Amino acid sequence: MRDNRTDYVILGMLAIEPNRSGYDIRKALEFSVGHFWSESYGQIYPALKRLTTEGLIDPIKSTSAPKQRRQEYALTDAGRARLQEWLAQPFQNDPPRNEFLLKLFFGREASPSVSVRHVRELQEKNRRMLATLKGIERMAHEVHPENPNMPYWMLTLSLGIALTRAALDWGESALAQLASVDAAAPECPPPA
Amino acid sequence: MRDNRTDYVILGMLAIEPNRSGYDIRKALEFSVGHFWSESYGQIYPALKRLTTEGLIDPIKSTSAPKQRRQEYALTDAGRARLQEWLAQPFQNDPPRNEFLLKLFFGREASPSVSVRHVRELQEKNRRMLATLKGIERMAHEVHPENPNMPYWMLTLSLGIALTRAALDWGESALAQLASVDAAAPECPPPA
DNA sequence: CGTGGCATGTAAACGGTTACATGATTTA
DNA sequence: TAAATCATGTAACCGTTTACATGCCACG
Repeated sequence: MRDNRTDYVILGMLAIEPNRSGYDIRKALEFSVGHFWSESYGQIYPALKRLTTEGLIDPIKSTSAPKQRRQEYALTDAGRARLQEWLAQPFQNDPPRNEFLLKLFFGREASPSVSVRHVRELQEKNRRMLATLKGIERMAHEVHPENPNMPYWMLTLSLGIALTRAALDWGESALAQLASVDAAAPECPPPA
Repeated sequence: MRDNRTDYVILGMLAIEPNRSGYDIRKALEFSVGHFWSESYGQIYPALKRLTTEGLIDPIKSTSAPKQRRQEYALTDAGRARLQEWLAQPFQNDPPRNEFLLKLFFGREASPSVSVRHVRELQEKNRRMLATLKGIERMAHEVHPENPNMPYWMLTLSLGIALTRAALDWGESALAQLASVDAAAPECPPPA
């Protein structure tokens, strides 16, 4: 394991709450870091095997009623140490990939209405996003009142909210801009 | 070619300015959409071959002085049509991958100072980013005064600026938050 | 008893980066 | 002429998603 982030996400999730199965981890991921990270089962299950042979996690017999044949895991001391080591290292920026901006950048090649549609669609998505994030914020305090992770979780949430709000504001002015472009050169076809 | 975005980026760049080589395209990408999209040579050169056999671009003999052995390309009518078709389709959101937020989310597993360092580092990056984007904005009008693509390019820029500013604001308050976490539980070690 | 969700896993395909090889041209 | 940069390309590798296979368990 050099810099495989899947492995670290798993270690992190087991650090927060032990005795999770691969299935649990995937679900928990979706509802916690889902807005800025994702993993598929095809990554998680092989990673669990790998981490086990490296002694960073331990397969345990499920303490809670063994309702189903499912394998739960717990973090070992070595695993926790490894997680902390990774956390202390500088974060890396992943290569940006924003198809919305790409299409907007090439907007002149299509009719202005195409870009308008894309921006409207983005606004729609961001409105939903904002509602979701605010919902999570409201609930989180009720569900995990004393959880020591809360300050960190709230920080990730508040960044999401701030960015979404900024994007929504931008969207409003972008629609105005596009309207004036359209007025200046209505249905302007790209040159052949 | 089903939904390979590399191909469409190339078509788009050739639509904006024809007679570009693979090398040119890569360079142009870096300095235009570089903040929200990237492609490597390992993607571009095979794509140029593929697009040629599909008749979407044409290899041309360099009109300008053939200073070097280099292959330039031009968009065909079919290529332009394909680009427009793609532009009109709804954009897709790429799976989010933000290692900064991931580390912040697990921040409780490390000492508070680790998270503080990460946020400071982010602030630094965003300050540089903001300066860069504003620089581009200032220059763009001088360099391409009458370019019909400008409205679209400026929109992508202004979103970048808005998001960066929002992130910077968040960073300030995040540092304050982290300071109070640190005060409440200084050097709080994660439980063994 | 059948359906739907729980749960684990694997193989293939894909998109992408990295490293490497090669050689031409420009500049110092 | 040496070094830097221009320019094209390929092979290997990596991380990731997708599709598929399998079977258990709970519920109606």
